[in-house]
Amino acid sequence: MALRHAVLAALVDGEYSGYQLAKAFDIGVANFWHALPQQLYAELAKLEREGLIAGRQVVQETRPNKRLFHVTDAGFAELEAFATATSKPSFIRDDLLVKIHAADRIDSGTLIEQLTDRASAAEAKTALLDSLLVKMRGALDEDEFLRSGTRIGPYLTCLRGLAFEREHRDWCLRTAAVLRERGAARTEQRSVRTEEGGTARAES
Amino acid sequence: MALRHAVLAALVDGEYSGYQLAKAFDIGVANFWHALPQQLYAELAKLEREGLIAGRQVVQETRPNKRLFHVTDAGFAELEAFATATSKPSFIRDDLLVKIHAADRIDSGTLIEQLTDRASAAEAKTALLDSLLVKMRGALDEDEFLRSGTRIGPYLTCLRGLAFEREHRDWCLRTAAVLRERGAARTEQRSVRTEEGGTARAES
DNA sequence: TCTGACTAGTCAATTTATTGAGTACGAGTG
DNA sequence: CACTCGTACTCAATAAATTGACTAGTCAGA
Repeated sequence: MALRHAVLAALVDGEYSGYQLAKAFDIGVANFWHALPQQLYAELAKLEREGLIAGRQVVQETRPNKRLFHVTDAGFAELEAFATATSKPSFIRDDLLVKIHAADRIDSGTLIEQLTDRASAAEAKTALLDSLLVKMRGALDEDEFLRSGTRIGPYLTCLRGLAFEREHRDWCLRTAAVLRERGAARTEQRSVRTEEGGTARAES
Repeated sequence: MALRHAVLAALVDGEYSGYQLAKAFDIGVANFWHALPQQLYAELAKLEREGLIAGRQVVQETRPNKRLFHVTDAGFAELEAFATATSKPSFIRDDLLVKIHAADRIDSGTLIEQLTDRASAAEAKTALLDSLLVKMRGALDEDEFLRSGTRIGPYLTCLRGLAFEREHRDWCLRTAAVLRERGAARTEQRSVRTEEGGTARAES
């Protein structure tokens, strides 16, 4: 039972429908959890059955109706209990890192391309998170907001996400540069050897 | 099929038994993937059935025998194919971040304690990764190693892990400080009110 | 000599996550 | 007037991860 608490924590901010939650899990909540819409709808249904959240129907004219959910007292109690329990360590999972681990056996071109793509994705995400932070703190500057603002929870997790994205971008760029340089070095070496003529042979 | 490639990538380094792999998934490989021993044994069996890895029995006197696995040509081909396919975006999952997101509704004491614990765990991990990096690059300095070393894959992913742990530690410490300060501010305010017309005055 | 930790695994049950497809309606674009 | 996009969900099948228990021998320390 893990997604359960991420959903509860997300709903602390206010009321959300399943659809809106799914969006939040793509942006803000993505800083610490990831889930697909199907999972969220299923979890919301479960949480409601157990009385940890409650929903209300909102009738809309121009769009499909929706159900907005909020955390009940039982839900807050559950969150408190969860907060007291020991956290299991965070973990990363990243296909690209898997590929880089095997970099010595994989074509550099592919890797460099993917690294630069990732770097720009991370860059875009930092911009998004930056604007999100500005919106959350309003007129106050960061220190002031953290001292006296209300609802600093989402702000703090966004700060974590921002740092993560920045680091990720930097690492991608540096790694791409390393691979590029090594590629260039090998090409140069090869051309030197072929120029030396005869049965030129590049090392593997 | 995801763990599959993480295992293949880990076995690129050399031969490992299931047991040794499990250890690697706790340290180096943990920088980009996480899995429990049971999962690894199951995945190794599957990979062997499919001919992507091959194992050989090693008889030991003083300990239980073990099976060491290595990647076959088919396995390397599979890795290449995987590297060419688009990576799904990385994601984080962290209970502690979930708790912090709901910080406004949760007792600060608990959170501060967990944040400081995490910070020291992260600190320990940075030390571990640092020594791992030194071991990998041997006599060379980092830039030199990345230019001319062999097997830079694991090195590069460790660099990512190191950056992650450092950031994590810094964020934990800062977040703990923020929560502590807010707690202090609230306590002060309360004591001013009870003392009635006291000396100090806490800001709004 | 008992205890607990380390090596090296296996088995089964359950919970979670992913993949893929489908419904329904309105608004805006070409 | 067809087409796609966005809102708001649902259902089912499969794959992957977690939990928990279990075997069995070695070695070091109390």
